[in-house]
Amino acid sequence: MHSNFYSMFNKRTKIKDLLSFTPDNQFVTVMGWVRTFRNSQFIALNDGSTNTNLQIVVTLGTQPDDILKRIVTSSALKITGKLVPSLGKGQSLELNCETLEILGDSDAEKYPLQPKKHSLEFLREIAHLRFRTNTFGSVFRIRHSLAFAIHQFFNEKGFIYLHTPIITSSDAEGAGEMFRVSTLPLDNPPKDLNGNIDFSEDFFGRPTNLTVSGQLEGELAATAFGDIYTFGPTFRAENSNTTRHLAEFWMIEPEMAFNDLEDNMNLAEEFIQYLITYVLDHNAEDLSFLDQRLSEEEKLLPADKRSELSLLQKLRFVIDNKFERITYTEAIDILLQSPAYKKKKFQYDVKWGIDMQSEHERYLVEKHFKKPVIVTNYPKDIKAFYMRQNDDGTTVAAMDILAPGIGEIVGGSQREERLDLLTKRMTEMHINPDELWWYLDTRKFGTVPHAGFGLGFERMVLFVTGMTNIRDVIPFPRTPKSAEF
RNA sequence: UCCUCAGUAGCUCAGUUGGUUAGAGCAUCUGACUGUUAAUCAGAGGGUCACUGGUUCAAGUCCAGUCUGAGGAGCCA
Repeated sequence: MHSNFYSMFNKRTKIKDLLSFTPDNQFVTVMGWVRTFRNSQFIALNDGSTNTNLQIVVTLGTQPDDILKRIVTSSALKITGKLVPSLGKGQSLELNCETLEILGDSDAEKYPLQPKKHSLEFLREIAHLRFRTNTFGSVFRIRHSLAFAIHQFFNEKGFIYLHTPIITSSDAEGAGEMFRVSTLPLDNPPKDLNGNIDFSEDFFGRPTNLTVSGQLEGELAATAFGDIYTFGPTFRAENSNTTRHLAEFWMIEPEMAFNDLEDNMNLAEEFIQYLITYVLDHNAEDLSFLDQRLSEEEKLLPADKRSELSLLQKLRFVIDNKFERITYTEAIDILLQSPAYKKKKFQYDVKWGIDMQSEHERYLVEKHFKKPVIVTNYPKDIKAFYMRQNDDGTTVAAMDILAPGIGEIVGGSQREERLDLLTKRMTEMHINPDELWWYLDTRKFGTVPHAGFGLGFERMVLFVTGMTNIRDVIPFPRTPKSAEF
C-alpha cells in the first residue's frame, strides 16, 4: 500500500556514491538542496552526503520559466537525468537534467545563508540551518563517525554498553553544580514544618537532579560484567563561559574490573588512537576540507599563534607516537625547572600540591613535550573520594590525559576497592556513606581492583575537527543564557 | 562568577575633534547575457545605529546602567 512512496524515493542515488561512478549516460535520480544556481543553467546541488556539490545542467529552453524562477538557493529538488563527463573545468562529471521537480520552494529573500564566508558566531544563531554549510557538514559527519567508532571499539573488546540514568537522586558525586529536576510548582512549593521545600511531595518523593556522571552506576555494572562503558548526555549547571565547556555534553565512561591504573592508561591511549585512525580512514574528504579551512583561518593569526602542524599532520602525529607518561611529581619538577617558571612567566605559582592551572598544563603539552601527556598519581587532596590511595599516603592512582589545544580530554583513575579506606576517605571529605550505600555494596560483595575514565565527547570532536569552540561541535549547544532551538 | 573587547542594512564592515539626508562590498529583487564555478554587467529596494536613561543647541559618536556576543581566567570533561 506504500508503493507510491517507494517508487518516488527508492531510486534516489546519494551524491557521495554517484561521484565515484564512471559517467556513461546512465539515468540517475538525485534529491537535494540548491547551493547556487548560475546562469539559469547550472545548479550546484547538495544532499548532505558529502560537501561536494553535483553540477546539474539544465539545457536552455527545456524548462518553463516559472519553474526556473523557483530554483533558488536552498530550494529542494528532485532531478532525473543522464550522468555525463563534465564539459566544464570545475568537476569531472555532471548530470544533464531531463526531468526536474521542485520538492520544496524556498524564500531566497529570507534565507540567511549566502555562498560566502559567514562568521561562526552568526551561524550559531541559526544553528537549525548551519548544517547546510560545508564546515558544519564536515563537523557533524565526523561527529557521527566518532560516535560510531566508539561503539565499535568497545564492542570489539567485549564491553557492555550500559545506559546509566539521566535523572539521579545522588548529589554526592561532587562533579559540579547540578540541574534540579522537579514537578513542584515553582511559585508555591509545599513546605515542611521548618519552612524548607518538602520534596517528599515531589514526583520522585525526594530531590532529584540531572546526572553529572554515570561513573558510580558504571562501577556497579563493571563489578558484574567486567567491562562496561557508558555513552550519554551529562549536565553541569556551572556558570562556565569558555570555548571548552557546555551545560549539556556527551561523555564516554568505560569502567573495567580487574584493571589497574596502567591498564587504564593503556586502554585510554589505544582508544583515542583508534578513534583518530577511524576518522582518518572514513572521513578523508571532510578532514581535508577542515584541514584547509583551519590553515586559512590561521593565516589571519600572527605568526607566533599559528600551529606548527596542520590538522592532518597533528592527527597522524598522535596516532604514530606514544603518549608521554609522567607522574604529577615529575610534572611539577619539569615546571619548576622550566625557563617559563624561572622567568616568572606563569601567573600562578608552582609547588607540589597545587591543582595545575591551564597555563601549566599547556606548557607541559604544547611547549615541553609537544604531544599528548598522561599525568598520573596526583595529590589525594585535589582529587575525588573514589580514587585509589597509593601506598605513599599522599597521592592517588589518578590519571589525566592532556591534549594540545584542548587541555584535559580524559580524566580517570583506579578506584578505591578497599571498603575501610573508602569510607574513611568519604568521611574526611564530608560525603555521607549512607547516601551511597548501594555504591559501597560493591566493596562488600566481592570487591575487586577496577579502574575507568571519562572522555568528553565534544572535546574529542574539537580535537579531531580542529574547531576551536565547543559550541561548534554539538548540534544545539546549551551554555549559560543560551538554549535556543 | 571575574577581567578585557564588541554590538551600525539579511551578512561582513567603514563612519573624522559630537554637526545637514548614516555609507561600501556581498546577498535579495528587476533586467541583460548564456558553459557557469562565490558567474558577469546595469539598475532598484533595504536602517528603532542592541536597549534604557543622561550630558548637549545638536549624540551612531561622550557618560551611566541593562541585555547579548566573543576572547581569557576559575570550575571541569
